[in-house]
Amino acid sequence: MDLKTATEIGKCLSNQTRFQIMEWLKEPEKHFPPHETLKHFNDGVCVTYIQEKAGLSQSTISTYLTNMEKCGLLISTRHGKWSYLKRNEKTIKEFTDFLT
Amino acid sequence: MDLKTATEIGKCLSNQTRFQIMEWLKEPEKHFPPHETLKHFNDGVCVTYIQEKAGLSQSTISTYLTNMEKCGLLISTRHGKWSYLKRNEKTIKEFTDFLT
DNA sequence: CAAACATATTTATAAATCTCGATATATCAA
DNA sequence: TTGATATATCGAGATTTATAAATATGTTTG
Repeated sequence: MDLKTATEIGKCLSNQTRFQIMEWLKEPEKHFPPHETLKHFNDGVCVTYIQEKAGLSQSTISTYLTNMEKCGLLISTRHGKWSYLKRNEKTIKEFTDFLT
Repeated sequence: MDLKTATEIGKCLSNQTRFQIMEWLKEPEKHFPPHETLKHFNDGVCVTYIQEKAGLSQSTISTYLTNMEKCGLLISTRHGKWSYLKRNEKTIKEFTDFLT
């Protein structure tokens, strides 16, 4: 992990809503309803569910999630019209290793 | 570790200079000269040395370090007119545990 | 194809942060 | 006590971020 990536991750973690999303996604089944089409959480949770739980606008959450993916905190997978987000444990570990 | 503290730490880690300071303080003897009075690094490094290495103004670095101490990333110890800063490994671990 | 739905991007304004110089405070040394 | 040194705090202008409404893009379904 290089310094620039690490600080980009720091930016994502500098806001309670974004940090909370990282926490929610540790246990998606505990914090989100099952999706209408995909009956599992293998690829995480769709944008709308995260947006509703966070209580911020669609555009704000979309921007958050895009940035969180760009710096490697999240992995995004498309299934039809839905984007699913899950934690990227590999990058998270690289980040904590770098800090430690 | 609560969410608020975690995001305060995130803010400190959202800037390359501040993150770099955390890295430098992993191995003070490798990145800083020995101090004129204290011949060891048990309490870390004085503000001036950090400021000179970072290349930002004294007031900026002082503010950085104060905030980094407030959120628990650093421990500050006074010896006479000098303040020494070192990493607070306990809080760092609580933070990485919280994220993981 | 057209309508409906999910997500992404653009644009704009308010709020927060960055960074510094100036100044204040604290401590040591003569 | 005075002057020098180290650090902290204040005030301000420049830059960045937060957040949303509007709009665009992509996908499914009738």
